[in-house]
Parts: sequence; structure tokens; C-alpha cells
Amino acid sequence: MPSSQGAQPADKTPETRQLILQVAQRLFMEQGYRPVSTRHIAAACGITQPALYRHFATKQDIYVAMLMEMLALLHGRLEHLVGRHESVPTRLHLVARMLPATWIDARQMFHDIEHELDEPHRQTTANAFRQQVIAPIASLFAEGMAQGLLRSPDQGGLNATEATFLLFRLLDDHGTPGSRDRSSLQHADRMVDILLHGLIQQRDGDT
Amino acid sequence: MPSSQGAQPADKTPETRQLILQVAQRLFMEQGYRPVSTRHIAAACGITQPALYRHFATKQDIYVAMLMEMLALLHGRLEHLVGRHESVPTRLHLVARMLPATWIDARQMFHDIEHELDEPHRQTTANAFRQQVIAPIASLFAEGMAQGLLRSPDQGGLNATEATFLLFRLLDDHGTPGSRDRSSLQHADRMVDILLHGLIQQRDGDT
DNA sequence: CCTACCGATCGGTAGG
DNA sequence: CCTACCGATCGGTAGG
Repeated sequence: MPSSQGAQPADKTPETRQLILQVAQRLFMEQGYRPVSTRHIAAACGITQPALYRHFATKQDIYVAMLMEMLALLHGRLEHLVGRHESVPTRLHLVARMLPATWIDARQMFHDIEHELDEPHRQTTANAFRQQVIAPIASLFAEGMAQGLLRSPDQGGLNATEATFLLFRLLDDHGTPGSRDRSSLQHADRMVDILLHGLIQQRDGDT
Repeated sequence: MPSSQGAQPADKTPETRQLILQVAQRLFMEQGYRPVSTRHIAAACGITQPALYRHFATKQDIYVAMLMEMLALLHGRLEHLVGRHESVPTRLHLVARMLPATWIDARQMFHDIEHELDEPHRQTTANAFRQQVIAPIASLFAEGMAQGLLRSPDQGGLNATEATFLLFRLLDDHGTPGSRDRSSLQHADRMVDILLHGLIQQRDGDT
């Protein structure tokens, strides 16, 4: 009996892990955490469900590992945009235009992190999100405040981190009617414009 | 055999239905749709789970009935505030201050409506929400545009419905750090102020 | 990497 | 309004 070490046609493959993460990303981003069962992921990978557990200890670990890859990708793009030699508003527009393409559905993701992960996994993802995504964007807002361009908290504005979370809420247009035919680039530009200038009519012409 | 009509100590009670809705509202608003099982609701009401089905055909029906009561309450308060003789910005502040108290967690509710209800129930709730909540607030934005106070879509602004959804997204501060010690009234005022004037520094002093 | 299976939980029904 | 129970699905494990 000691001939069964587990060496089928494709066992312990190191690339299967990447396939799982790829498939999991697509499914989790489309449907959220709960509705995507470990059996769904396995089937989409062409393996059985228990085989998943040779690469990840729990379903939560699959989700977190996938999220980490997404955050790393996003971080690279953010650093690139934030470091450009452009005005703060211009760079805010660039960031806002890039985010929805990489991000897909931030609202769903926040919901899953809050409600489906246990405390350790929640801590891990929250920290990574803060460092890789929030921090770069917040530095942009901070720069605008240092220049006197943006209102600081004591001038009726927000601190840099609050402003960043607000930007995320603005960009999230799921459930808004008419969001289908509007291009996401137009929407991003519009939201940044309103965030900067507000809805009140500017008086540079007449009324 | 026609002696079993079902008449235990407390059967078919008409007030049990109200108790169920009351309990369901508390649980659903605290935890969301999925985690609150029909057994939880029944236990909190002091009855068994199958007894629920004497008052509601499905779990979704409980949720929708509860939502309808909340929307009706909210509608009354909105009509009252919107009809006041105050400026549009003042009434927007009043509405923004009232919403979080009645609403609790709009993000969770939207998520549940989208992901946990089937198409008929989703339609029902979406229509009620649009008519009882969105419409009154949108009329306020429309009034502001008619006065030339707020930017219309062709002036870089939003139409009244889009502006209303945006207001909801602004008021939703779940997950924002520091949202614990900030009073919800302060937060509401701040968000309306930013929605109206933006984050750009106004030049009415120097700089 | 597989087959087989566990314990738990769910919404809902049968039958009285 | 109750007891008892159904069929389905879930995450995860045993054992090879």
C-alpha cells in the first residue's frame, strides 16, 4: 500500500494555483463571495472541489490571495499616475479614470470583506488595501491641500483619507439608472469635477 | 374530521404579523438578509419557524413587507421636509440630516435587494423606493436647477435623479475610518456642503 | 489529484 | 400554532 504517494497525471502542479486564482478572481468579481461556492471554482478549473484544498486551506484564503494580487496590480498603476508631473486635479482625473477598469465593483468587495471574512482575514485585507490603494491617492489629496488648492478639514473640507474614501463612493455607480449607456470615462470625469467644484452654479458668466 | 380548523391558545393572531415585521426589521437592518434565517426571526418572536409561514408565504415576502413599512415612514418625513418654505440648500441639509436616522444602512439594503431577491420582488421594491424616496428628493434638486442655482446636466451637473443617488452615496459612510466619533448630523452637513461647493478652495479671502 | 462522505444550515412542506 | 421532516447546498475532511 505504500505505493500511493499521490502522483496522478497532474498532481501538486504549481501552475494550478495560478489557474485557481485567475478563475476565482473572475467569479468572485462577477458574483461576490457567498454565491461562488468552492465547487463552482473547482468545476471552472476542471478539477474536483477537494483538490482546491491542496493549494489553499480555506475558501477565505483563496479570496484573500486573489485580492492581494489585484491590490498589487492596482498599486503599481496608482504609483505611476500619482508620480506624474501634472497638476493635482489632472492626476485625480487620471486616477478616477483608471480605477473602475481595474476595480469592477468596489461596493461588492467592501461588503464581502466586512461580512464574509473572519477577523484575521479582514485585518489582512484592510491593511493591504489601506497601504496599496488608499495611501497613494490620499497623498494626492494631501498635496492639493498643502498647495492651498483644496479645503483642509478646518476649512470645511476633509482630511486626505476621508477624501479618498469619498472619491471611491462617488465612482461607485452601481444601481444608478442610466449607468449602462454612460461611458465609465465620462462618469469618472464628471464625478471628479463635482467633487472639486460642487453642484452650485459657478458665477463666471451671468445667471 | 372537519373539527381541525386550527385554533390553539394563540392562533391566526392578527398582531403576530406586526410582531414579525417589527422583529424582522431590527434583525434585517442589523445583519442583512442572508444571515438572518427564518429560524432566527421565529425564535426572536417566540414562535416556531413553520409558524412564520402562516403569515408570509416566503422569507422574501417578510423582507419586502418590512421594507414597504420603512419606505412609507420615510416618505412621510420626506414630504414634510421638502414642502417647507426654505431655500433648496437648507432643505437639502434637512433631508440629509434626517435620512441616516431612518435609513441605518442603505448600502446593505441595496446589496440585499440586488442579490437576494428574485425579479418580481426586486421590481416591487425598486418601484416603491423610486416613488417614495427618490422622487421627493429629486424634485428638490429639480427645483434648484429651475432656479438656476444648481448646474443642470448640460452645465456639467447631473439630472435630478442622478443627483439624488449621488447624495445617497455621499451619506453612506460605512467603512470610513473615524466614522464612529463623528456625529451623523455633522457628517450629513459636511457632505451636503461638499456636494454643493466642492473641495476646491473658494477665493473669497486671499490666496 | 480522486471518491466518498461528514455535520451543519437553509427555506419550505406535511399533517395534524 | 406545533412536531417532524424533506431536499438542497455548503465548507471541509478521510483515506487512498
